[in-house]
Amino acid sequence: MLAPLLAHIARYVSLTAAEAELLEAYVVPHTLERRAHLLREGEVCTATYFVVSGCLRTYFLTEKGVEHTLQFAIENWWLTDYASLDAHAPSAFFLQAVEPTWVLVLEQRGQEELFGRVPQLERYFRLVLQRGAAAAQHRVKLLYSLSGEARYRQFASLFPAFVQRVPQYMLASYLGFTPEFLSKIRARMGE
Amino acid sequence: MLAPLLAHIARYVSLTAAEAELLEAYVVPHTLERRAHLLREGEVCTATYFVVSGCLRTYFLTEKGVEHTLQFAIENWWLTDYASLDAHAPSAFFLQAVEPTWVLVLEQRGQEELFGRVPQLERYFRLVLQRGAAAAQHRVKLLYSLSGEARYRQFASLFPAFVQRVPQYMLASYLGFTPEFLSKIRARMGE
DNA sequence: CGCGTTTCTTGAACTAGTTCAAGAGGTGGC
DNA sequence: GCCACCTCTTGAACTAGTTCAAGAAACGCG
Repeated sequence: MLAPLLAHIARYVSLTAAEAELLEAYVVPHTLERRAHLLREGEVCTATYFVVSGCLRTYFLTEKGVEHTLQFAIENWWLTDYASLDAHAPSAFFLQAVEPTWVLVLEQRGQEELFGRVPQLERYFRLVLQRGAAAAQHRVKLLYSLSGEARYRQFASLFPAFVQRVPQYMLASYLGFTPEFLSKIRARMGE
Repeated sequence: MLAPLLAHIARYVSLTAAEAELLEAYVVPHTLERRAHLLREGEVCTATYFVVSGCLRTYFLTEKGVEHTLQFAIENWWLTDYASLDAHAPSAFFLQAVEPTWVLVLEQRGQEELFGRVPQLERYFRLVLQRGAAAAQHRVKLLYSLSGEARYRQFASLFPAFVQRVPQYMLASYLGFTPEFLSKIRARMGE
C-alpha cells in the first residue's frame, strides 16, 4: 500500500503505471510502535523514511542527557539523517516514532539503480529537498526573530492539532526552550 | 570561465564535453562589489547563484531594523531563496555580497530545459541539496547544544580565516547573539 | 479499574545574554 | 593624506529564559 506516496509524487512529477510498479519493488512498508526507534546515535543511517501516517522526530542528546528535538515529520514528509546517509558515518541523531506510525522505507542501496530506471524520481527528490531547504531557512529565521513566547504562539496558531498530539517537552526543545518555560507560557496565556 | 563550477560538478557526477558545453549556455558570470545586492526583501528570486570567489550571505531585517545573517556562502557553494524561487513569491530575505564576489548565475527559467537535456545535472543538484540539508541539521544542533561563547569558539577554531574576513556584526547574528556580546567574548578570550 | 510511569506545573534563585549609550579605532574612497 | 563612515569596545542596568526540586495530574497498559 504505497498509494499515499504515489499521490505525493504525483504532485511534483508524473510516473507511468510501469514506473510506479517499479518503485513498488524498492519501497518497503513498516509499522512502528509509539517510541520505537528507526535509528540511534552511533548507528549508520541506511534509508530514507516516508511517513504515511503518524509522526516521526529527529532528536539528539546533550552531554547531560537532555533530549533536543530537531525536526518533526508528519504525513507526507520524508525524514533521514543526510549526513550519516551520505558519508556512511555514525549518526549524531536518533530517529523515533512519536506515536504509532506507518512508514515507507527506501533503502539507500537500491536508490541509485531506481533513479537510473525512473529518472523522474531523481527530479521528485530534488524538489522535495528544495522544499526542505526552504523550510529550514524559514525555521532559522523564526528562531532568530521571535521570542520564545512568540514562537510558541505562532506555532500553536499554525498547528493547533499538532500541539495536542506531541508531548510538551518535545515541542519545547523543538521551539528552543525548556519544558518548564513552555508550561509557564501556557499558564500566562490561560488567564 | 566556469571551470570552478565544472570542477565542482565533477566531484558528484561526470559530464561529457558536449554536456559541459550545453551548460555553458545557461550559466552567466557576474561580478559584484562589496555590499552589492542580488536580491532584496519583497523581490521575487529568479535564479540560483554559485560562488566562484568571494562571499555571499542571506540576511533579513527585524521590525527594529536589525540585520540577521542566516547563511554565508563561500567558494563552491550555491545560494538562493528556495521559498521565493519555488513559489514565485516575494522574498523575506536579502542576498548580498559580503566582499567583492564573482558568481555564476543560473536562471530558474531555463533550468527545467537544461535538466531535460543533461539529466546528470538533476542528480548533481539533488546531491548538493542533500549536502545542504545535512549542513542545516548540523547548524540547528549547534544552536541548541552550545552556549553563545562555545559556538563562537568552535566556529573560530574551524574557520579562523573566515572570522577575519567578515564584519563581526554579521558573524554575531549568524551565531545567534549580539555584536556587543561577541565583543565581550573576545575580550574574555584575549586574557 | 487501578497501578506505574510519563508528563506537566509551580515557585524561588539564578545567569547568560540584551539593551542603550557614548566613545574609540579602522579603512576605504576621493 | 584626510575625512566620513563603518565597525568595534566597554560598562551599567536589565530581563528572558534556566535550573532545581517537589508535587500533581494524566495516560496507557494489563
